[in-house]
Amino acid sequence: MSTTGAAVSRREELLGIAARLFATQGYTNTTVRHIADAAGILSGSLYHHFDSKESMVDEILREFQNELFGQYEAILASTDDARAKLEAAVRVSFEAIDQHPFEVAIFQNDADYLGGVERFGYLAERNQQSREVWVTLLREGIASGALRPDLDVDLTYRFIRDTVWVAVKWYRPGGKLTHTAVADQYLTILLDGIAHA
Amino acid sequence: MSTTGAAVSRREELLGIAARLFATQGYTNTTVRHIADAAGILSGSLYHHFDSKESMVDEILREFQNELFGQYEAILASTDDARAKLEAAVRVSFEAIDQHPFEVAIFQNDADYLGGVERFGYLAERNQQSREVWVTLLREGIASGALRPDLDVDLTYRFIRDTVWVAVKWYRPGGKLTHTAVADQYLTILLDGIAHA
DNA sequence: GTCTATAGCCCGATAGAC
DNA sequence: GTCTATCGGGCTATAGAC
Repeated sequence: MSTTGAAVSRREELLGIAARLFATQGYTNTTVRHIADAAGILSGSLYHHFDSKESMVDEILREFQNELFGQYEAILASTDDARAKLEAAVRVSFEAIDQHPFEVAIFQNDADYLGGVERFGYLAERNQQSREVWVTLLREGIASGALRPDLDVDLTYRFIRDTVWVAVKWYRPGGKLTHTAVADQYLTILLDGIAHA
Repeated sequence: MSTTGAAVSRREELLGIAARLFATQGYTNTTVRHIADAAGILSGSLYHHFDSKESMVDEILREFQNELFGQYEAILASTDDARAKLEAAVRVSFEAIDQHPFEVAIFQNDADYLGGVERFGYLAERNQQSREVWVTLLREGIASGALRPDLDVDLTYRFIRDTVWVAVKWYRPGGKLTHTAVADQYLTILLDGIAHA
């Protein structure tokens, strides 16, 4: 099986193993020996594929964030009405939890720690970008009359952000509850609260 | 100044320093040397006051949880109507974030890890107890007609739990926003969503 | 691409002096 | 109650054989 075959490359396979361990045990709690053990090799052999443990989590987070923010930008640029855009952003987020649960969990649990390391400065930028996406959607919603005019935009932004992403702690891909069903239920609670009466 | 004087005991002082570091840097990322440095002593000296690092976090979490669940039980036992009880539980939770932000943060960030250690088995019990508190309040609310009858109780429980506790990530005691103001705003969003129309 | 072997450092915890 | 000194071990990362 060549490296360009149907199977993912060894590099990606190792990144997948690392992502699972980082997500379930935390970045600092996961040692390179844990990763190597799970891959069936010795820890030193990992350094044939990656510079460092930091490089591994860097690659994992960067790819995921690029994909996610591409989706947010597409929603912002669409011609849907304000409420549809807000709903779409919520649905895209739950979809991300479904399809990339490890990456979301790592970001939720370890972004604070990693943000203190220089090479991960982009995490703070992404955080700010995320705030702009949601605040823009909320302001559009208020301006269009779809959302209550007395909303505290900043508090509501944090409410939505936290509510959506924290679901990664209990949502299990492939379980009885689909990510679209979760999004439906969350939107019902959320919008009957913030939608104009 | 004796150990029974107005000032807190050295033991409590050290626990406070440890709680702050555990909360802001994570339990495993915080070393006994960090704690000792912050206290102005050497790491070995900590073991005059505590058996181990585990004992420190154990004492921190146990005290806090005993206090918090005492408050929940009082609310459950009260004669207020269902909606008032639900509101009271939310307010008590935000008050806990205000008055014990480190303890809440440690529980939120490190309970999963600590739960795997035998002596912290009570954390899982508290988790189950918390679920029972909220589910009871939600069922009472539905039965009394205060809440929408079509609510998914389990999903709504997770929604409330996550929404309330995750605020510890951004709420700052002593800041412009008081914990009662945050509770007001959260209850407005939450109840206009789940209260019967 | 993996293994053998190890460097250099930090970890939690201990024993005994003061 | 704190310090001095240290043990045994786990950590990330490296060098070179195969």
